[in-house]
Amino acid sequence: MVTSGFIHLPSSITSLINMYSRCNQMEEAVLVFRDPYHERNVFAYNAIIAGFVANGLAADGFQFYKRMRSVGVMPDKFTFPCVVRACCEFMEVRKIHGCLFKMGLELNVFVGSALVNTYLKVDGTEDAEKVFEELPERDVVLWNAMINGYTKIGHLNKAVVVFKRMGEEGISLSRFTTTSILSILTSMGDINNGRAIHGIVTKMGYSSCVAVSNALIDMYGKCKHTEDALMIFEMINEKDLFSWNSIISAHEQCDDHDGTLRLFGKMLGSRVLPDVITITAVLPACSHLAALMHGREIHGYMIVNGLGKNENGDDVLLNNAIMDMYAKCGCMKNADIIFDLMRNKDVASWNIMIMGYAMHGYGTEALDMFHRMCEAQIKPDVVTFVGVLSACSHAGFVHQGRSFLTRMELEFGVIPTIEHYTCIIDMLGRAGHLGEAYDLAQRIPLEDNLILWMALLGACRLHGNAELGNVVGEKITQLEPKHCGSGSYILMSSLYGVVGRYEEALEVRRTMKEQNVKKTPGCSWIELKDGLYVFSMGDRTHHELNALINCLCGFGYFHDEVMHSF
DNA sequence: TTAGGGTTAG
Repeated sequence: MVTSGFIHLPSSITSLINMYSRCNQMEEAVLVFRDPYHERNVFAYNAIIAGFVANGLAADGFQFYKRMRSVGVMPDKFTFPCVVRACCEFMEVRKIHGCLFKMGLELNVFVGSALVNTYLKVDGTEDAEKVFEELPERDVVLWNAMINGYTKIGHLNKAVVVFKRMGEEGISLSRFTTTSILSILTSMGDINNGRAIHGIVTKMGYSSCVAVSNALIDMYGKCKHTEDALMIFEMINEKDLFSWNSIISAHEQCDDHDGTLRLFGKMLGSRVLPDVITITAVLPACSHLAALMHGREIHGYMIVNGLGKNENGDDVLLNNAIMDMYAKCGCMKNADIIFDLMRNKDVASWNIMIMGYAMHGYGTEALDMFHRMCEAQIKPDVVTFVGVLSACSHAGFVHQGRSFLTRMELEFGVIPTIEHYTCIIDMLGRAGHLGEAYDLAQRIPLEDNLILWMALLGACRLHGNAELGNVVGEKITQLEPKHCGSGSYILMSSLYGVVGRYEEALEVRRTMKEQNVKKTPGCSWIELKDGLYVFSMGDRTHHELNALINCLCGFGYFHDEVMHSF
């Protein structure tokens, strides 16, 4: 570097190329490289190749390597690690590997790590293993390359074997090793070894590294230990996008939807901006809580920041998540607009629409969507038929429902699961075909399922059939004798009440008391400007409760049981 | 003067 008054300017062509590369200005870097007053020696070639590879333009980097060879500039041990990384086909790496042998560079550990990395990427596992075993000196980067390479191609067990061997050979772990192994243990759901790595990380002083903390948050989150995840998150000084996304996902994966939205709000107040991953993690929370206002805000954020598009056109996953949010919140109009605007749709996009219409009782629209899906040559899957059958159930399309149950296997090759049978039982039961529903429930060629029998018990209550209700209730007790939830007791007691058998209704309540079965209180919620309020039966905690009750009564907002409690 | 490795969704 030379000092020119008050700024420092790079003094050589390589320094200039490096500077432009680091600023992602490859066009400028090429201009410097082509400057006729400078010699294009091995240093200059190494710098330009490294620049392209580092900026994700491997093919361009490879072209410069070819030019280098054609003009007779000899590559050296600094050229090859980049060139090897730039290869994207097996035969290309093989060819370069051949050159390395000719030049006596095949045992260089830097080149070796790049070879291991690339061979594993291009389906050359055996070659990667051979390179690894034959290297006389194996440093921590090389071990990490092997572990990561195996992980990326899904060979998690092999990655763990390498990690164990690393310990046996006395290689000290780097922070890179710990993040990788944590990610592997997370995929395997191995919380015990994960905790052990957490201990090692703390001992080695890696806790201050944000990437290591993020990997720990992800592990604890995915293993449903949200409190541990939160503790690590709070300890990070400079939280980055990974930190926020990991902690938000951790809460959503544990169905803590309130927590998800609370953290998202905090994130908006930080200097880190949400991205597509944040949005896809937060939207299901809005769907579950029917928090339409938050969902709309997120949709707005997505539009303003152009997040709905990626290099392939529409970001299908994100658009599906937005559509699902609107559908679950009952806004089928908005879901439909997004659906129509999406140029790329997948089977999930169709399923979301069918499910949404079915959930809100629009049976005709759901089936119409199904027919459009078939016309568009999209193959329906297991989820599609849950939507279709649930549409038939909610709309009372008994004849069509029966027909779909047969057709789904014969015509579309989708074998009915317990969810499909539950829809059919529910449909027959609601429509009053209790005998047929019971016969079918007994004949189902799958393991007995509590929800299915509960659906039938619900139908018995609806139609006041205490005789069949008794039989079904007995079946439910057999299925879950000890852990019988409160739901079936409540249904049974309510059923006796409906048919005027009050003594038996009281008897069921007495049994519940004896067995200490508690009823989960009925609850409802309402979204106001300052947040989401959940009301349980008998709950009088909200500070503007009376005003709220007056306001909401007119809209029929509350669940019956909550209304009775006021 | 220059080189190789890590964490988040679905």
